[in-house]
Amino acid sequence: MSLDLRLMRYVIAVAETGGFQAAAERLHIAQPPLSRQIRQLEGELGVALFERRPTRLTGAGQVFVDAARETLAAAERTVAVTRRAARTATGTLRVGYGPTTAHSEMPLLLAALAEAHPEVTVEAVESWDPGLVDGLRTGGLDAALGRHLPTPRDCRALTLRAEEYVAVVHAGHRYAGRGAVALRDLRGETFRFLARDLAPDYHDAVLAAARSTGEDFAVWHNPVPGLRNHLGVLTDGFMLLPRSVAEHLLPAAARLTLTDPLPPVPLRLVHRGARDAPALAALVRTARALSAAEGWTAGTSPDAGSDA
Amino acid sequence: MSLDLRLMRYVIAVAETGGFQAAAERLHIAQPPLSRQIRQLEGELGVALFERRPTRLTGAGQVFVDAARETLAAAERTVAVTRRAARTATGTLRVGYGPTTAHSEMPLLLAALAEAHPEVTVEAVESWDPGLVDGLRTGGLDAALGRHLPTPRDCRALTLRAEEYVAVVHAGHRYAGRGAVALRDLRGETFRFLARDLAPDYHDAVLAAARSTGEDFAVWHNPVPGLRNHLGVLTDGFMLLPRSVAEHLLPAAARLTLTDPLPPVPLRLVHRGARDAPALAALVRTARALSAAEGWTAGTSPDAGSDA
DNA sequence: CTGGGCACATACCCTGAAGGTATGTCGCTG
DNA sequence: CAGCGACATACCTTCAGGGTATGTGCCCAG
Repeated sequence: MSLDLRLMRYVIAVAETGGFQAAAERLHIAQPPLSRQIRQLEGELGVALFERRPTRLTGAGQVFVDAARETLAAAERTVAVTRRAARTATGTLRVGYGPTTAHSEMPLLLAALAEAHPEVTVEAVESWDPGLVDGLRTGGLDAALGRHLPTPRDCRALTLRAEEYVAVVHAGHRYAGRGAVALRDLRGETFRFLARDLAPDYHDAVLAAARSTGEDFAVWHNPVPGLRNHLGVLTDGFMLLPRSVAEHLLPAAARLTLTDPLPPVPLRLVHRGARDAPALAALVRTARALSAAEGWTAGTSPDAGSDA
Repeated sequence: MSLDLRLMRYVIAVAETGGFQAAAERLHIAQPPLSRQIRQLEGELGVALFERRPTRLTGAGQVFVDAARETLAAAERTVAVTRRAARTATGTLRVGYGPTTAHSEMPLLLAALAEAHPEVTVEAVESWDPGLVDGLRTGGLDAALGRHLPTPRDCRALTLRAEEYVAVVHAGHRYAGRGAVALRDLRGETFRFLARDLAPDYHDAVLAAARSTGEDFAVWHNPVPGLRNHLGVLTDGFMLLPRSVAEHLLPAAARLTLTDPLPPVPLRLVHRGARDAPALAALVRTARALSAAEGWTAGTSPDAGSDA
């Protein structure tokens, strides 16, 4: 049996693009070899994966595609965990971080780690939340820093900070002079938000918090990626941001303290088990110390799944 | 990245055989290409998987091997579930069965199915329990018939029969004339049993049943595979077998009813969910009817995980 | 109904990666 | 320290996978 990862990618490409021609382009090969490979595979399996003219997945083809996706994921995991195993043996860490921490908490954490453990080398990787979660799951990352970052299976989490939301409006907004508002005052205004898929858990948590006051909002999701691009769009309407993010990244805008009692935004360090990984253990210890030194949390309860 | 299933198999072979030479033989290739391939892979990964002279897995190599095994399993699953999907669309079933059912229950079941549902085609596969379980898990089998057969995830089970054990001894044995014994009467005699890995659940269940009487036995595990080979070895000592198995397969030996109250041996039909698979549903219905008609069970409770 | 274009199939060629053979070198052992 | 076993190196060979040219069936416009 010569079933191969390459063939799986081919079938998936055809299924996703809906045609052999388009798939061949995506795969950077010509169409005839692609057709031939898939025909050959169908022959070996004794199963038709596609109907042709027009191109459509058969039932068995759908089953194949699902299973093949899992196989490819397992293959990626294989290289990721192997690289990670090699890294941790040499005291190198890969740490991911969300864009909102890039100019504040993440550099502080790296500086504190360099001071306390100069022997640890860190490779820092910026990514939106799904990328961070994926890295943690597959082993591409040893740890990740993010707000409302979920904790994948086999990982542990440590809350470094818990802060309040502020409403942020343009300096020319009618409320800009006020120091505080209630969410109900913002009724009817456009709630400007990141695209959900950049940070689904954060998105849902903020929206749930806002709606817990009983108000509902017309949410405008920014179709343009990039955090700075998003923050630059605040000419009308409002945003809800953790206070430190607003201070760091939107200093010119007006910050309005919320009178509504919203649950705070957790900043979490999510990391893989630190067994046999002294570098990772050092990072976690440093993060905990930093959190206490900065007074970010009331020195209280780490979350479920934390390392006690 | 050109990481490939073939390379994973290579690494696993070297890890398992403990050397490049031996691995090359097992893979039916020469040693130099194997060494080169693995060297190349290590280069692409940037990680040493083996120490050479002598050959030993590194830590990262061990991690790679584990992940690669999962990947290969996923790949096998891919072809198995695809084939199964194609089959079930055409009304063909693959049914596995254990050697002890080959001359009794399995043919009865197939005959009953052919009578009730001539449109269903069945491909029957004989295998020991781990093979049956694997087939069910990966999709290679739609159903399997066996004694003390465990129920893999996503499968359902139906108990067709529950029968008592008998002690079986050679016709010349000092107890051969007796109709019944207690297990304690057999103390000191060799308990002859199949190798555990042919049917781990069955093995453990029988042993647990025997030991539940308080007696312990010196268990002799047959190193030779094959059920007939095993049964032929009964010149001294004793075996514990389900009564029907003893009657069918060791008619010349003496069967001794046990006076100890042992839990009965279940004969189960384990099968995948029958959603969208009328042929499989037909098999299950036929099996249930057969079980009732033969009076194998008291018409009572199917097990947990059964289809009600 | 018909002609044209799009998309997949067929035919044939070509390149490179994987495998083979011959031989070198390291390291263990007696 | 000599000999052998096991992995590395060098070089050759083969064929699977990819490319180009072209055929063919299906759909749609007019």
